Amino acid sequence: MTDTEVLSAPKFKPSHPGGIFKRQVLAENNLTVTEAAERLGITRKHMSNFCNEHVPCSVDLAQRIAAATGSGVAMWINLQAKYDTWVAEHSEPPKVKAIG
Amino acid sequence: MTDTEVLSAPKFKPSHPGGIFKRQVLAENNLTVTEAAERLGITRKHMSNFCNEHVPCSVDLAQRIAAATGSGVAMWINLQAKYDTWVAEHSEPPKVKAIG
DNA sequence: GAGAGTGTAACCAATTCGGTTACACTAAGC
DNA sequence: GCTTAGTGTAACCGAATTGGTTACACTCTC
Repeated sequence: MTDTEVLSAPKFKPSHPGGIFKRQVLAENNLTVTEAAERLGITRKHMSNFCNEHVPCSVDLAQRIAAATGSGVAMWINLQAKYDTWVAEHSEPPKVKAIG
Repeated sequence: MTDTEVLSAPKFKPSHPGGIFKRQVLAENNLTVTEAAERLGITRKHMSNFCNEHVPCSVDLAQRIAAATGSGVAMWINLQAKYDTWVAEHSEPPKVKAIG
């Protein structure tokens, strides 16, 4: 994945970081949700909610995933930022008065 | 600013989005904190805290700034992500068990 | 001195993050 | 069949955070 891919506004809704974690980390390492939760030091419930895309990837969670997998914190924070950006761009813009 | 600049982990602490907003938006448009707060539909206190880097740029705030200035939501979300990444990388890593 | 703009503290409501506990479901093993 | 591991998810809860309201003191500039 290139920098541009991470940053640009995609045409389709980008994957939730949880879905990516599930497919790329859990599946590749034959890890269960329960086992991954223990490794990261979070509850099974929270891991389940994350993998099923019900909760966002917090900075704390990004740090834990990065520390356990050796990937960069930036990757997970940026995935979440990309996701947030898409949601923001596809929601009702707030009422504001123009600047500039 | 290129994509790479936004994404890469900088050697020095990246600017807080509030500081950038203050310098790039307020200063350039000769706007007061009070006036900018009214335009964006937030309180003067919150705008002051943001400009003085005491509160992060929430997705909601990013949307408001983007809507008022015509800049992209992505810019502000990414600035905050970059800031968060730097802080995360320069803080104590959480205790986890390795995966993979 | 009067007024506008500012930083910030105290206080508060609503929301969110993450944990605990519990329940029902599935799939795999004996 | 029964048991066990793993799972999704609901109810509940505490701590933290977001953002607003009000108020006060400070610095400018007329």
